[in-house]
Amino acid sequence: MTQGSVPAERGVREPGEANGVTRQRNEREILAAAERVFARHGYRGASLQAIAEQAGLPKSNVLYYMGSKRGLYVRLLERMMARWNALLDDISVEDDPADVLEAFIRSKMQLSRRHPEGSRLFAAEILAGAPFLQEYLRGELRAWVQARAKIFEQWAERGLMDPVDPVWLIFLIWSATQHYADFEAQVLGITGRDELSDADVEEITTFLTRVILKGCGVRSRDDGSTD
Amino acid sequence: MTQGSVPAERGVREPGEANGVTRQRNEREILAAAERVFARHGYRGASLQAIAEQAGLPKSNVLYYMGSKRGLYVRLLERMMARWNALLDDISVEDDPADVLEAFIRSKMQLSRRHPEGSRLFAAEILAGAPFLQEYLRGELRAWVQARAKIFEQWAERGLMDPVDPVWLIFLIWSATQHYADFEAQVLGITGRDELSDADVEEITTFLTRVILKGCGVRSRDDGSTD
DNA sequence: GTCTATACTTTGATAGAC
DNA sequence: GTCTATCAAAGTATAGAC
Repeated sequence: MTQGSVPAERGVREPGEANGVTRQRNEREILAAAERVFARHGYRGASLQAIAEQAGLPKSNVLYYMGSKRGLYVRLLERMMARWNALLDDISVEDDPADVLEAFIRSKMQLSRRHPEGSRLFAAEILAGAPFLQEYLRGELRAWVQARAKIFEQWAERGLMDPVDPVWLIFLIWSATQHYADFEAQVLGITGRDELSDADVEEITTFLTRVILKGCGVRSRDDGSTD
Repeated sequence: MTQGSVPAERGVREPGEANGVTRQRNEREILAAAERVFARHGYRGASLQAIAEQAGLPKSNVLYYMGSKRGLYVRLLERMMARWNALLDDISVEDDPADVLEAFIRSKMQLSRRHPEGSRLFAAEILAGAPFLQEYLRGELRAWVQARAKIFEQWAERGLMDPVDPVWLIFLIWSATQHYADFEAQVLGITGRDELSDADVEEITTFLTRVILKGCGVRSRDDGSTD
């Protein structure tokens, strides 16, 4: 009221009024709500109405903050790919196969555990034929898989594991770990649980690590050193 | 024209005109088109418009034949569950674990191979929180899993396989096999293929069988008898 | 900066012409 | 039996009040 006649330009924060903090909070709410809705119903099945309701905002606020439905969706996909890339650290032939594969399974499992909505969002995108992710799959991700595959093959040549097809092995690990996020409704229905506890997830991780490592002829450190 | 004045009632076939055969063909076309569209975009994301276009029929014909979008979707889900149930034959403790697990992996793989759209339809339903399949999951399917789990445990007690959690094992097999239908777009993008050949599928089946059986300490007949 | 009102398109579904 | 015309509701997006 006593600020004079200086017009508020965009970005200018007025004292006592909602400044950047409101925007940040609203954006966070919208992104979280949108991730849930897109994960459940896919790109086409999701409505801005449903997203706005879940975020506790009027419908047009979603568009005000995010520009368009398409832009919002792309932003969420990119956020998930960034999380994914964060754990795609490089490995070398000199590393221990048991260590690497266990870390691989564990980190992938934790990603699905921490971001189940993002995991399902990704799954829905792939189910739809990956219209927004074609490039990423055929480029970046393909190169990453080929690099790892090469190392698995070299391990096999050195007799550190069986000569299994490394690409099928990567797909096996991906599918087995994603399953608990993407098919959560099925897992809970069949096991009769309300949710998977941390202990459940730990148990599953151990199970998968043991079966897959043993199945590929990799002697895990635990088994090897405590015998 | 010379048939007299008898009005054509429903079900009555007039000579030379489209009789049941047209209906059958149209229904088949609609079901196939709908399976594709629902698989890609989920229940909400699918539009009757898109289904009609893929079936080569006007939009209202879809409703004429199928009654409602909901009814069409449920019918497709039930058809897929019927295919699924068809290969859920009973097993006994007396059976050979290697035989049973291999047949399990192989038949599940073939189901995904023969009905990829149905497999993705199912996946989309689960992603959406299984609104139409809750009952089936918590009832029929849960009972089936528990029965198999019991047998796996008895095999473990008899020393025929490692004492792994049988439910996690079933989920592992499901996820690993479903992956090639549900995540087809990812698999093709990463491998740089246009499609998976029969030979590819056979190779993957062999890979999964070897790794999972070995991983669970089941000695496969091949390995056992030819050593 | 935020929300209400509204423009315009597409949706599932129905009525009625042929 | 099949298709065109149409409905009310819901979709994305924008304009403008506050």
